[in-house]
Amino acid sequence: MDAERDQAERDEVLPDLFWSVARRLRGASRDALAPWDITPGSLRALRVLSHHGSMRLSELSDHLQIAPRSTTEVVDALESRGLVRRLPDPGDRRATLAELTEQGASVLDAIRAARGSEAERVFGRLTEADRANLARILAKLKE
Amino acid sequence: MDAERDQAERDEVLPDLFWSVARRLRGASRDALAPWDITPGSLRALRVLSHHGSMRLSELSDHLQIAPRSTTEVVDALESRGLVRRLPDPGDRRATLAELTEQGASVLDAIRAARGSEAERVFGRLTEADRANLARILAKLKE
DNA sequence: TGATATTGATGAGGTTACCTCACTATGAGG
DNA sequence: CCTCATAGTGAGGTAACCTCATCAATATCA
Repeated sequence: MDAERDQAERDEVLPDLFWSVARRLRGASRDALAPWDITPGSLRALRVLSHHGSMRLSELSDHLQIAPRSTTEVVDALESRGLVRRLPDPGDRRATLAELTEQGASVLDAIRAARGSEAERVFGRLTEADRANLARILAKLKE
Repeated sequence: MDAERDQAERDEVLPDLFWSVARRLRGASRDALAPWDITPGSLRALRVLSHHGSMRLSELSDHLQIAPRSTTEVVDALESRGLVRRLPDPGDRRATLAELTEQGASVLDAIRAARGSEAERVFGRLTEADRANLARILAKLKE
């Protein structure tokens, strides 16, 4: 019965722990990104574009798991900073492609190279084994 | 050298995974809490009050790790729903205590009892061992 | 024992990162 | 060609935070 109560308590505590770490992670990432004036969400978009190449905004929405309208805003922000450009989709005149600019690619590289960054600062305190473990468990949670 | 690249990649991917799970967790918790019309943040406040007893708003801020001004809003929301009441601090007339009402306590119990809830739905897919592991790792990250 | 600084809560107003809904232009299928 | 679906975006909204200014009450110490 104690084991049952312990499990119930851990279930209650897990989300708390998770959010606590999320808060810290958000802070770390904001700090790391500050010099480039880029938000975490925009960075995610840059990385998707870098990894998968140019794509329609709708496709980018799917990758970022946000509403299409919100993707418009993310791309607006990146375009105004010259990190991404919009191109007409040659195959469908309704659609717009988002493409990383040269500047976008080099800013992304710079961010990646900055090793005092997000992942380093927050996840760096874990052992290699724990990092692998965490990645595995999170992947399961993500389904 | 491949191991090095693998690690760099995992470091890049970990935050992504983390946010992906955070998004899912936020959704699950919103759904689970909807019947009670309570936000995740408010629930956290209820739990702090239940666990530690009545306290000043400033003290509650510390527990929730949000600005004092934001705590005022959380308590406003809970008070308007009759789940918390404000009392003058007998020892310091500047201060206000937040106290769980009977209704607040019973709503909290109801939420806790709802086993199709947040933790269950999201973390339930993990094995017991993985849950313990995750809790341990998150605790480390929290520092 | 005042004068001064500090503290607890809150009003006013801002920000961020999302959202939905309605609209336009374009494309696809009967 | 007529209808319906789809891609992007304008308009406007929301949740959960924030800072700064203010006011009352308390603490400090010359």
